[in-house]
This record gives sequence, C-alpha cells and structure tokens, in this order.
Amino acid sequence: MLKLSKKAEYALMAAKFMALNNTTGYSSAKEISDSYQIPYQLVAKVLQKLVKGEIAVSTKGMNGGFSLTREPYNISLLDIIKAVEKDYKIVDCMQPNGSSADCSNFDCCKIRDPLAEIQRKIDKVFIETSLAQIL
Amino acid sequence: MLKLSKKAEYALMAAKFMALNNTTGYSSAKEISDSYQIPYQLVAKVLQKLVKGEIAVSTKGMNGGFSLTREPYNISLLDIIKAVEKDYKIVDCMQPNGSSADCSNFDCCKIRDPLAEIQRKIDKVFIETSLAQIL
DNA sequence: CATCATTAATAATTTAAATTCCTAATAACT
DNA sequence: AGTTATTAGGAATTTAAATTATTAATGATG
Repeated sequence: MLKLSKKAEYALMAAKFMALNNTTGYSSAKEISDSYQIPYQLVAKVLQKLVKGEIAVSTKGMNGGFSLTREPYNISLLDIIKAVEKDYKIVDCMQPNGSSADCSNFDCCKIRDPLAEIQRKIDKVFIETSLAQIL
Repeated sequence: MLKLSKKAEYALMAAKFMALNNTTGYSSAKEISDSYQIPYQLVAKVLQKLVKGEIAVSTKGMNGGFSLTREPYNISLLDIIKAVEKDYKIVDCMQPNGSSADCSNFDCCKIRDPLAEIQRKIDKVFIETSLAQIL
C-alpha cells in the first residue's frame, strides 16, 4: 500500500543524478542506468517524461543527454512525481475532476472526506521537500 | 503512485461500518458489502485479515459476523492498514529487516535515507489519525 | 437433526503495472 | 558520407494486483 511506483523511484534517482552532475553538461540515460543500476529502457522513458514536464531538457546525438531546467532547491519532489505519474493521489476520486466515473462508490463513499485531509498532509510532505534536500 | 490499495480502502470502510454499528451486535460481510457496494469476497477477505490482526473478532453461523476489539479512538489508521498489507512502506527496502534481497540497488541506492525521512512523516499521518476521526 | 446464514479458504480469471525488446530519428565525430 | 552515441516511441512480454467463482466449515434456529 501507498508504495511509490518504480517510475517515481527512478524519476527521483535520475533527477538526483542530474543535480549532482549538472556541472558536467548533459547526463545520458546510459550513464544514469549504469550508475544506479536502473533498467536502461525505464530510465530513458522516465527522462522523456521529465522533459515533457519541463523539469529537464534533452539534446540528441553524441554527447547528448538530459539536464535539469531549474536549480534543485527550486524543484519539489511533487514536481518530479507529477511529471511521471498521471495520478498522484491516494485514491482516484481525489483527482481535481473526480466523479462517479472514477469509482462506483463515489456517491455512497464514507471515507472520502477524511482521506482528502490525509491526502493534503501527504501532499505537504512532497511539496515541502525539494530535490536539493535529497542530494 | 502512492495509491492506497483497494484492500486498504476496503479495510478502512469496513472498520468504519463496524464502528458505526457496534451497538447492534455483529456486522456481517454481506451487510458491509451491500451497504458500501464493495465486492463481497473482497470485503470478506479483508475482514478475515482484520481478525488475524486482532482489530476485529468474528463469530460464525446465523447472526454471526464481525465486531471491533477496541474502541475506534484507540485504533489508528496505520493499525488497520498494517493488518491488511504485508508491506506498508513506500519502498520495499524500508521494511525493518530491509536488505539487498528487497532491491538490487540496495547497496548503491542514493535516495533511501531521504525517503526514510519522508516515510517517517507519512507514518506519522496514519498513526495520528484514529478510526474515530473518520466516522 | 435438517436447514439456512454465515465465516473461512482456495482456485481461476481478469486487469493493470513493470519490464524487456525492437526500430526510428538526430547529431557529433572522423 | 559513414559510423557511432544518443534520444524517442511503440510493441510484446512478464509479473503482480484485483476480482470473481467455488467449495468447505460452523453454528443458530425451528
């Protein structure tokens, strides 16, 4: 339960690698994969999502790779997690546009409001922790 | 990511039902299933786990069912979640006896210590919230 | 003592997540 | 121009989670 997905784990690790190596130009997917023993294809995909989420930029070709767009103290863990996960909520119906389409129990659910409060507290943890704090 | 499993959701709902109906003897799995529109077999399994975790007791036969062993203010959400989930940590290696068997990256992992701190904060949320608070 | 409502437990199916495999596009270097 | 290192994206496979189905055990009640 409440387990961080592999995508989220790998995204945090990749972001950490880039933060630690931001002076040496671009970090390639292969470097990160080798260095942290993450499956290459997965870290490559996660990096592409970080680019789409505007947390990283990429350049192709030899000597290409990925690099952060902002300073680590200015990137929250929630920024990173949201870039790779479409749903980052503890239950589906807590999405901004949550409705009975997300859950057959929507209308009779008895735990949504209390869980929303818990969600708020968990969000707080990930918003208040920056990438710089996990280096 | 960080989604509560269905087991945990159903366990919270079942616990809530029992708390609200603790005056009327035992709550049957069928009652809970009907009332909250949870698949019967799943809620039955979750209830069995709550019994094993000593949060509920059961009696078989006609008029049987499940009942809480403690007062709702004395049951934390973490108690309930731990009863139904073997791993309740955000990453496997954070189990009390975590080792390289849980993760091939154990020895070279760069994010475990920071994540442990986040885990501590999330634990705190679920420990400090009692069943009574979600009624 | 037979019947019915219930817990208990296991097996089979379906669905979703994680992983691997393959191919194309791009840019540097010789 | 050709080779190589790289990003980019899709398809196929494997593994795990969620759900459904089935059957056995138990105990109250008439």
